[in-house]
Amino acid sequence: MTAYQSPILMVDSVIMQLANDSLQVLLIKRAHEPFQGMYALPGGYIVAGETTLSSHERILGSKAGVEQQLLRLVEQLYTFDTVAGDPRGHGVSVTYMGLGIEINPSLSAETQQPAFFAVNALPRLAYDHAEIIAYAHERLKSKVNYTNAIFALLPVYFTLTQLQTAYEAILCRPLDKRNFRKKFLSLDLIHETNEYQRDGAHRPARLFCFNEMRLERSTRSFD
Amino acid sequence: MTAYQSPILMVDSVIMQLANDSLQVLLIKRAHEPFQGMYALPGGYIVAGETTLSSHERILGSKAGVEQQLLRLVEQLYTFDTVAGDPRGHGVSVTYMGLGIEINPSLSAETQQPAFFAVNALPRLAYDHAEIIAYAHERLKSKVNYTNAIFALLPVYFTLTQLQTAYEAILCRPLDKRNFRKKFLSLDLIHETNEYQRDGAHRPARLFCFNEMRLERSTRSFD
DNA sequence: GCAAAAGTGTTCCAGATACACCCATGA
DNA sequence: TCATGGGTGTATCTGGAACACTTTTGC
Repeated sequence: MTAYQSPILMVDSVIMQLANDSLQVLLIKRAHEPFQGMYALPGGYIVAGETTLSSHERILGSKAGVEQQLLRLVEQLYTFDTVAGDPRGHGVSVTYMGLGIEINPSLSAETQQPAFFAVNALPRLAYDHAEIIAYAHERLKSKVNYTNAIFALLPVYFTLTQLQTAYEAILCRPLDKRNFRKKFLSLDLIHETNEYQRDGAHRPARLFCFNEMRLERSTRSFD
Repeated sequence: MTAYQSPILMVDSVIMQLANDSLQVLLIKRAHEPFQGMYALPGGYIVAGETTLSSHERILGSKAGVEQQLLRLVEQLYTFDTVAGDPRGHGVSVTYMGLGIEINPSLSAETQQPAFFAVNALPRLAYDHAEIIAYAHERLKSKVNYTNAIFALLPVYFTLTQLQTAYEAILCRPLDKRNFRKKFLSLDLIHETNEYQRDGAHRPARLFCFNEMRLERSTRSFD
């Protein structure tokens, strides 16, 4: 079945987590031409026998030292044609978004200097990767509005302030505290625990917990 | 750059239009094994030098005799891995959805008996094509709620009843006439004309027209 | 007692829903 | 005049937006 010569098939990964009250994305520094020394999304070629998803897992491990189990939600984004602007020539890139917490990319010799950057303060990027990140950010913005997707970016037990801060980091705008709590609690996506978080000279905050740690749609939309 | 052996890259097209108050999808009858004689989405292999979109256009023309200019909205859907259930072995299929009106697939010797089927009454399909159609239908259902996408399924001049019938066909549920009109008119996606449609022993219906014949988001969501 | 974050309710407005009759035409 | 689909308005309800003070703790 190799009578057909296909375009080159690649996968690129948009790995995001929250840190310092902002949404961050994992980038690597390219070791080779083209775009040597520039930042880019971790990505690579899909080889025979791999699914796009398993390829994403393998490449993420080898290029950025990120273990799959740290990703709590993985979703395919879009498939980009890379004719224009890609010096390697014609190709097709399947992109995945992965969300998690405390992702610490390893800095071994194998990997390519992986590090997280705030999505609102990205360096200049190779290829059309700035577009891909913008697309992922839009997808996430819309997804947190009608699903519980944000569970993937928060610890298992979290305060309502942490939850609100997470929404604000993703949506890039401030939210009203009272309305946020009233509305989110009415969605039946989380339940309270009897645990409290004590951290400083102020009233302790009650800890909450998601009902499901898998993606589910909420009845009403959030925003 | 052929040091890497990629999975086979394919494109499959979900072409839809309205007919007989129902949403229909274009299928072909497979001429060859595997699944010879079964119905399937028109699709084929992407060859070197093609983008996924240009491949979709070429294949649609050759397998189903559908000219591109009849498609008023084309959108990439999702990229499916076809390891399981595909006797040809491992592959990746990029799927596109195309919407139009009065698409008359040609029945020349080149094409593979293309014909439209109501999405609610599909024959048994080859591969995982039933899933792909269900995915496209869901995408369309959600898209008509927050965009003017339905323009692609209606004539340039249309009555509000036609518009409502189109929504009902896509959403698979009845809508209240007064509320539908009030709400849709408030979205500022269409404007009235001074033309009327006369067709039978009843009051003529005013014709309306979309403001834009390109995809645009509406401020509020429809449903 | 004071600084710091947690927690809490009401008012107002816009949009959603439910619902039934008159209008214009062709036969 | 009658059959057929076109066209219209109101009352009610629910959810969204705006907005400020009290509570609990550590120091």
